[in-house]
Amino acid sequence: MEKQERKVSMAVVKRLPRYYRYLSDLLKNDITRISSKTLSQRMGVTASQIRQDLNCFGGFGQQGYGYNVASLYKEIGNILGVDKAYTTIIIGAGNLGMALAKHNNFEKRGFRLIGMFDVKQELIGQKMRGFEIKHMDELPAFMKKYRPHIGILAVPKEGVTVVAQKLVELGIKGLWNFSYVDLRMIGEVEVENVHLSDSLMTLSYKINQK
Amino acid sequence: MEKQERKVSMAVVKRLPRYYRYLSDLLKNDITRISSKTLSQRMGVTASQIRQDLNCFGGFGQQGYGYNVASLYKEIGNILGVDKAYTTIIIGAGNLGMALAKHNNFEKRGFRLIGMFDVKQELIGQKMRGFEIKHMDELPAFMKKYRPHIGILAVPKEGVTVVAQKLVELGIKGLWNFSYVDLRMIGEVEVENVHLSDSLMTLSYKINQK
DNA sequence: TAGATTGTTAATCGATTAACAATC
DNA sequence: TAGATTGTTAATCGATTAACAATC
Repeated sequence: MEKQERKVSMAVVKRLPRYYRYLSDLLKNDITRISSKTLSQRMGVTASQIRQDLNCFGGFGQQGYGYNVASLYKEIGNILGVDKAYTTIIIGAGNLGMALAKHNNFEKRGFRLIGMFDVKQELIGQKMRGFEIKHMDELPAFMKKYRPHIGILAVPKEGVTVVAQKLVELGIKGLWNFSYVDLRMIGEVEVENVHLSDSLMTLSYKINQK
Repeated sequence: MEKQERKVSMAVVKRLPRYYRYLSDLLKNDITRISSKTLSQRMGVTASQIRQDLNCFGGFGQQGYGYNVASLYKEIGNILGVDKAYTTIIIGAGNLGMALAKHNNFEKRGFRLIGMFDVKQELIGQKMRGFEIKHMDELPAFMKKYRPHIGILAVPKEGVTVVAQKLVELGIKGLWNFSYVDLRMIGEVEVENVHLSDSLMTLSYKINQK
């Protein structure tokens, strides 16, 4: 896990979750070792790329043998911070917010939802995964008490900048933004924008060009 | 709109929806013309990149003037296929499927949801945007009658390959896949995979590396 | 030991940025 | 016309792939 003198490029980082997923599948199928070549065939990438990518973080393999699936899985998990058990809160209990809350894939990947906030009175108090949806007014006290790491933004785009700013002031570490605006925060917070419409339009482009 | 002898790279294509969005904002603010330089500052990219990107599709600008916002917006929309009014169906009426169905941003971008399918009896017949959720058994007849362009896959990953295969056989043009599996279809269909967990883990990485 | 496969350096390819002549 | 800004070519930068010595 040691290494990484120079900054790892985002192109590499964005491939890590995919490796993690494939290793998880291998593990489920009781495969204990894998070579970069075999994995490359499964994933549809080059073996060279896999070795290059992994070597950004350390020499996880063994010459003549390949990689031990279980330990590589664990290493990548550590790099991604899965072991950190990051806690999340969702801002916005609309359709998307609710769907994200009920989705349990994230819990499986080590992220724990501990709070959900909205401003609509009819939503406040509603039960969700063992806690109640709270009003935004309670956010500061909640943040102080539980110090969640990640804020999931599922609010209309009009409100997102203000909410994001508030969360940053209250010490959030990362923002996962689903609002249709490019959040570009300054300072200590990390941001990942998810623009579903962009993805749909990319698909549309591909269909349209045929 | 003419041009494009050689294949446009995916890096460029994936930036088009973002241009489209910024142009939409400019339009709303009654800005009629914009130079690549001004736009580049707004978007946080280089002016050079904007000009290069747009010139993959044609010369939309005018020397000494810049770009006309309304017409560039329209051109990019055409390239993306917004004018085609592609129709969609959602497979899987779980939390995510429901949230996507109720989300109206996609309609705004020119995509019209015309059907929703599941296998769970308790969901069948439920009203959604003016139509009823149907059983998967009715899919072939529906496809034959309405010829939807895009299938939105919001089913558990175990079932997704079979469903995708069926949709392809029935003539779907594109698949927007939310299941946590890399769909790689052969043949005529275009696929766009959305892996929310991957995105969350990328955010986690960034937080973890600080 | 011989065979396999890594880690890593070097070569290639593609994408981004810079520069500038063309032109509105 | 002079100034602005494009479209496009050339230069740079970064990412991917190939090659191979190191080594299990």
